Amino acid sequence: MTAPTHADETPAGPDIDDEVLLLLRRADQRYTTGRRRLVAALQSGDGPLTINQILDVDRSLAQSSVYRNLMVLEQVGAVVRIVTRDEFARYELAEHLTEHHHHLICTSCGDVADFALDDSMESSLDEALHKAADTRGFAVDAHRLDLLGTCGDCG
Amino acid sequence: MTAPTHADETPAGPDIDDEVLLLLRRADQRYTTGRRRLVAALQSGDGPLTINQILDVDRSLAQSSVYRNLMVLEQVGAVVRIVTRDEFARYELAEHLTEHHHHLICTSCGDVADFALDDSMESSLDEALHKAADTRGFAVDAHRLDLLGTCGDCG
DNA sequence: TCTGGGACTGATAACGATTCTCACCCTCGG
DNA sequence: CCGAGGGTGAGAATCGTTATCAGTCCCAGA
Repeated sequence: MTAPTHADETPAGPDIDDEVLLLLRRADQRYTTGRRRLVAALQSGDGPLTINQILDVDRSLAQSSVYRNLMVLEQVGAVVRIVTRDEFARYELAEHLTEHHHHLICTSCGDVADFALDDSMESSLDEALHKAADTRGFAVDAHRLDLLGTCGDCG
Repeated sequence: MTAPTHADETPAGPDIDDEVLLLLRRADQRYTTGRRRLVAALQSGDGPLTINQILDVDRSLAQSSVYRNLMVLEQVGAVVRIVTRDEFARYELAEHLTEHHHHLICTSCGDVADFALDDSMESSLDEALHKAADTRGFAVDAHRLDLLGTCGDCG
């Protein structure tokens, strides 16, 4: 269990829990124990998790429910689905619940970790992206930046 | 981008064809007509293509051969596999056969188009990425930058 | 508190993109 | 011209993901 920044005791962090609850309510959905467990599991890594990793973190979760609830949480905007190069989809809490960040994808073991650019770089990048997209008549919602390489464990 | 200069009779543009041939030879693989057709098909769009799009471009290709040959071409380094948000994998010619670029991914229709950042932005980004990765003990091979939003057709 | 209905769950079946299998073809060296 | 691999194509098999469905739980109203 590695809550990124704050060291706290509650399963999913009270702030995030509240946020998720709100998002679910807004869509007439309930925040059940299974969903709370799922959100807590997603927080336990320092990067996006695969279904199997989630099931591994919390054995009390049923596979079909995990798939279904991840779908719900994604529609609600609490969770983001990520596809890397390998065959498994990965999920993580949405950015507005955490912080803007990017991914370090290890092409050897397939693991994904988070990292962030410093603010000035991030904003000038953002500006450049919007400019580039505009000339193509493309309306940007978000950007996604991944680094491919080998992680410390594999290197 | 498509064959930049001369319009020729050969399916895939002589320069790229030669490059691919070399890559295949290096791995003791042949550059058969089916593979040439495949490479030509990949050049026909201005972005990565799905298997179905490829089959659509050239009806003479067999699905299983397309899958197999894309795998071969990927191992050889002539083709890159890309996974977006939707359920289909997409393939495009490797960067050293074309130019460094990024992707505009339409979250509405799922289509993918290419775009490039200007050089100064690209290199300062690259530098920032390496710096960020170094502090995590991560060795960067490449980066991948996608813009998510709606394309002109869907907007 | 009781009750009804709708949301949620979990086991299982179905789905579908991708991969594997295998018999046949084609190409290249001798 | 022949033989040995690599390539091909049609279909079967794989496996992550989705859909189904009966049973359970939770909330609102009586």
